[in-house]
Amino acid sequence: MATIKDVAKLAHVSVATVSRVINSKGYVNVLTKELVLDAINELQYVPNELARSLFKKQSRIIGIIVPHLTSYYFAELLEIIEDITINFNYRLMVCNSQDNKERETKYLKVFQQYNIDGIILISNTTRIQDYKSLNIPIIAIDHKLTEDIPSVTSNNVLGGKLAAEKLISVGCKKLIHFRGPSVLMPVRDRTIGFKSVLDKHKIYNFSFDLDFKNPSQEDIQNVINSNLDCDGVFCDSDIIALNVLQCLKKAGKRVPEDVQVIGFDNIELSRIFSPKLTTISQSTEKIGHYAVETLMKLMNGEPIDKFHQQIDVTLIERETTL
Amino acid sequence: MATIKDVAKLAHVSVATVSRVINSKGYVNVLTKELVLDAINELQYVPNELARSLFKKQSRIIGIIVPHLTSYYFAELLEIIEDITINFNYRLMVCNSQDNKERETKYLKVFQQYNIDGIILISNTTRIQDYKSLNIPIIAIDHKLTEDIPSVTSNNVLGGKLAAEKLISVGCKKLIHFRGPSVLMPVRDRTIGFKSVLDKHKIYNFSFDLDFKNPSQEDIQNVINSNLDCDGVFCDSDIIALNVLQCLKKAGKRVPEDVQVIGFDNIELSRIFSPKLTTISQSTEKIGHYAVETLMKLMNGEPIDKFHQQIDVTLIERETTL
DNA sequence: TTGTAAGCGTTATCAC
DNA sequence: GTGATAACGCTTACAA
Repeated sequence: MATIKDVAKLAHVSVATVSRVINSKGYVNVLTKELVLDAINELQYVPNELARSLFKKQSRIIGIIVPHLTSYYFAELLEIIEDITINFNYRLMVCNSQDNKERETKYLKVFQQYNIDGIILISNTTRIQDYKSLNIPIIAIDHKLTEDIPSVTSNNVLGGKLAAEKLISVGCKKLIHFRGPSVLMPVRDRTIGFKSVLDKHKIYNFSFDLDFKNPSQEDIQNVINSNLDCDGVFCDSDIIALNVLQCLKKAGKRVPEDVQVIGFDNIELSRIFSPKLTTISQSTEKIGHYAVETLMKLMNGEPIDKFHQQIDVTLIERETTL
Repeated sequence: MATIKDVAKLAHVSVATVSRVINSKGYVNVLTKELVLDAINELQYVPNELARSLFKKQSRIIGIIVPHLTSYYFAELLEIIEDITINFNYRLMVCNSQDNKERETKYLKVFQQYNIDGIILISNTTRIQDYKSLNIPIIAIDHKLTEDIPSVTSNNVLGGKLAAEKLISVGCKKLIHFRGPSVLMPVRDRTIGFKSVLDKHKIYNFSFDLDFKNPSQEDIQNVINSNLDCDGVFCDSDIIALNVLQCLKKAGKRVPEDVQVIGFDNIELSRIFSPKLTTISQSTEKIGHYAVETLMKLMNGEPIDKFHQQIDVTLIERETTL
């Protein structure tokens, strides 16, 4: 691997000059520049980012903590974020926390070791102090951790409201909300939105907690079987909704004639199955963009306009509602 | 951020001594060790991996190139690989190539800049020379690139055979193979295995190419509608199979009574839907383990036992076959 | 058993 | 415009 010294030698200039041309910084004669460029080309020289980082105390690496990789929503988010960061000429160090605090803490140390420039955090961590003491810019996704850690989330309250309004508009009278773990803020917000509309209309409804990763089909079946007069279901994820659809079928219910169903996320799969799923779409695209761009501002010491951004969600009407 | 100098000062020793204790290398008195450890603790010192890497010319970072993150199979693979690498005290720099050569090349340069120690490559790249000239250990997954780049793949020929044998054993007479893009080696191997068994038994069959990421449901429907006497289908992914199931339903076919279906991958979803999918299971677990462990050997200059490892697949019989 | 100092590949300051 | 050179934080001969 050629170093800056090799280039300098070949071009008959000093390393300082080479550094100037590779960084387009400071004065350098056009002719010498040519010389240097030629040498760089000949040696296939690539600057060592490690050395550069050591000096600059920043690594152009962004650390990202995700709860899971196999959940479509997170995978999509990661895909978008990776795309944007590489375009900003930053790279991603990925930590799959598996929803496990120890793993998070372990990676926090790693982030420190590598002089990570910024952190994108998808976690409902309680160890906020650990993060803050790192003194690295952070943007949280899906969770409003504290007042002073910027965050971006979908407007989950709106999501709940949209679902409730739709279900009311098509005449539902008894509703079930199959939600995620109610310890999670997005889940709580959706519940708030959903309930607020329904309570206003005095429509019976209740929420049932499920695991996002592995919703128990047995639990769902039980709830459905003991609420056979239910005519509308709101689910906190499309995966849950797909499970619900199966259980409804087993219970002899037709969708959307007997029971109407709304999911959340708008994953690819929701379009494959018939009946195609009506769902609340989160814009991973917008969330990802906002997260990265805000983090860039934070890293550059620029002010940010809003500490807690909400991204609107939309109702995608398909075949599981009338 | 405290540095090694700060620790040395506080412990009243030299940086060399501190270095020795943090690396457990060379002689150091138990008492001085205590002193140093205390200082480290007090200052919350974390060694700067960038500086260390610069000296050692290795970064404890592994680069991984994946075609997509939103495909369940790749997500699962990545999840496993991330878990193993962090246990080996290595971190992952993730490149989502989006099946795009330019992106791969871009990341190759990044890998170089960061003194990446090894590369896990999931790509059917043709630019093998670019990789080789990097002089970084590589392990390829799913693709046998050249004789001298180690690889690990599922035994795809076996997968095709198992599917064919099962379908024959339940009496199928006319088969369709909805496969992935036939430019991919795994796809070609599955076809070879599948056809070899069927041709021996003189059973009619043909293959139809689909995109893995977005299989056209329209194409599938057309193929099915013009082959209504088909009684068995082998799909190169569970996602394709799930699509096929939908099309079969639309065509008025019952599964498994009229048509039997076998998928590939054994993704979580294949268990959710009824009828539950019979499928060929790839062990992402074993593939991931083999890949990382082999890469470790390569990085340590150890010999590896086998250049092209095949991991057996198994038939998981569920409800879409008799 | 411990310390000194050179060196890893850069960047930036300061002379010239 | 250009070139020495110190510095970034660490490891490792080598000397003591």
